[in-house]
Amino acid sequence: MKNLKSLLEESNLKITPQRLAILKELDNKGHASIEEIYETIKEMFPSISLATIYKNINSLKDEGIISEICLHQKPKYELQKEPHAHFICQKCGYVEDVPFSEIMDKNIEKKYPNSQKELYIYGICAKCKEK
Amino acid sequence: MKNLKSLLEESNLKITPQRLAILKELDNKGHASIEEIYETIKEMFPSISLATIYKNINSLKDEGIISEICLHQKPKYELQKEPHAHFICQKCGYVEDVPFSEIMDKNIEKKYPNSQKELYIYGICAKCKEK
DNA sequence: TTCTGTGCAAATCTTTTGCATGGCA
DNA sequence: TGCCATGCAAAAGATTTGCACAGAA
Repeated sequence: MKNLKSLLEESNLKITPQRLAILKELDNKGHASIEEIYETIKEMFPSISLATIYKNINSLKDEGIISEICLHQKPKYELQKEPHAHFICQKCGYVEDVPFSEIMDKNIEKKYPNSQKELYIYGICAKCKEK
Repeated sequence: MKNLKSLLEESNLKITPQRLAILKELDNKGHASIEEIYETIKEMFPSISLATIYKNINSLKDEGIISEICLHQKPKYELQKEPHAHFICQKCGYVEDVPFSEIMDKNIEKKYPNSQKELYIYGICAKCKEK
């Protein structure tokens, strides 16, 4: 498992159990919403507050430790990784990372140098197609 | 100018001054948020309600007359057009449509057939670069 | 010990809903 | 005339803020 603690050590944020729990949740699930993070962490930290989740998500975002994506207008969060696209299943909601190299035209970097790209692909995943 | 009225005539929605005003605003600006639409239309219809904007935006979206995009987590709306990408200037907020044909890898359709794509490119526009 | 983080409650948006009235077809 | 649309106010949701206390360094 990735060393989540070191992500905080290298930042301006202190290491707290709540922050580690958020990072662990994102590492496990890959992508999660505020509400999903809250519900999961509440099982281990029954006293945790929604406000704490919000504050930490914002701090972690500001430090560049996590990043925010927008799936059908709903914000979700993931650990910061190489730039990549997202495939979203319209039936089950499954989200998959897709490397930009596999799908992005090579010319786009010439046309829009130093730009930050977000690509969402909405379709039906393999599992749902079987059914 | 495009015949905005006919968009409503061909739908299940009745023609009202408020709806025409919303479509006209989107046709003028290209892209606008609920708040922007509200502020502009209020100048002509001081009695218009925010709730009316919300309700109509939802109806127009359901009818496929307009579509919703997500710019830095803020929802904006545009008249329904050919699928295209969006370039967003990070300095001035300017939004430009970019045809998919210019930038999307041709293989993406093979890999994800019948999928709906959303591509956002965040950068600095020509005008802001000059400064 | 100092200063940041947490948790609670309240405040602030944002969006939706219910209902009486108004207006399009 | 019969519905659908509008506008208002209230409700519901989502996110932020203030403050006192707790906990990391």
